[in-house]
Amino acid sequence: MSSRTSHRSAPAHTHPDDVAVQTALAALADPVRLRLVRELAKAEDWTRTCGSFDVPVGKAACSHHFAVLRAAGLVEQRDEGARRLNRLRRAEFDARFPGLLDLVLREDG
Amino acid sequence: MSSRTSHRSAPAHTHPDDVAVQTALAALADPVRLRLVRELAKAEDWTRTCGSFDVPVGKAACSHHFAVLRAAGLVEQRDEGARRLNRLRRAEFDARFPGLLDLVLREDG
DNA sequence: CGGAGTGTAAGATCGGCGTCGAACACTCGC
DNA sequence: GCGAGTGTTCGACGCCGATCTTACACTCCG
Repeated sequence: MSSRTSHRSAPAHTHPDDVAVQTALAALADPVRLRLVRELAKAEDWTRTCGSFDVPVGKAACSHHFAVLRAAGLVEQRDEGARRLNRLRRAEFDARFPGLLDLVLREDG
Repeated sequence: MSSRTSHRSAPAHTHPDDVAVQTALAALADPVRLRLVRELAKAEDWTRTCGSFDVPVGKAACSHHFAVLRAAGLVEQRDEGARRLNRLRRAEFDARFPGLLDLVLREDG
């Protein structure tokens, strides 16, 4: 058999090119998601797991927020063993919405 | 007394500089408001009245949306006689959130 | 195998926002 | 002054989204 590590269904991703502006704006308009994106931006790619973020919500809500970010083309997720690693889609998202990511990241440092 | 045309209380404006990113994003994340902003962008300053927009909502809701846009520093309003004229705060808003307005206006032409 | 860790899914709740209808305020023109 | 036109305010309603709790699935490790 494929000796790959995961039998889990890979999460459904949406490419930024297929995302409407409204969706992108709505995704970033939430305080929790904004924190996730900003914190994710400071980290190396594929280093942060879903539960490693300092947000004032339970893990279920956090999982939900990552699903929204995924659907907005903002993050990419990859399964590695029991953990699900994340990566901010900087270049792709910026190509689709030039300046938007810079804008939300530059705010408040 | 002051012989000015209006006894009406001038609407309270918020300068883009005093607006949080979240507020700006949330303001633009609504479909109706997005239409208002886009349509307003195509028009000359101080030419469009609140009720002259082709949006699928009643005038009460429309008035509400303009209040939100005002609070987000996106539009400026001025009373002229019985009508309330609008203007998109292009330069000021773009100075505060570089590229954001261009982004939402470039979409869909 | 069995337990610990991690993430998702389902169901329920709750608050907020968008909407409407009606009432009110103001301006203009007759 | 009176009516028409324009816009805001208020109360109520409905819906969507954010959250929690619980239960389940999967992986790693002892």
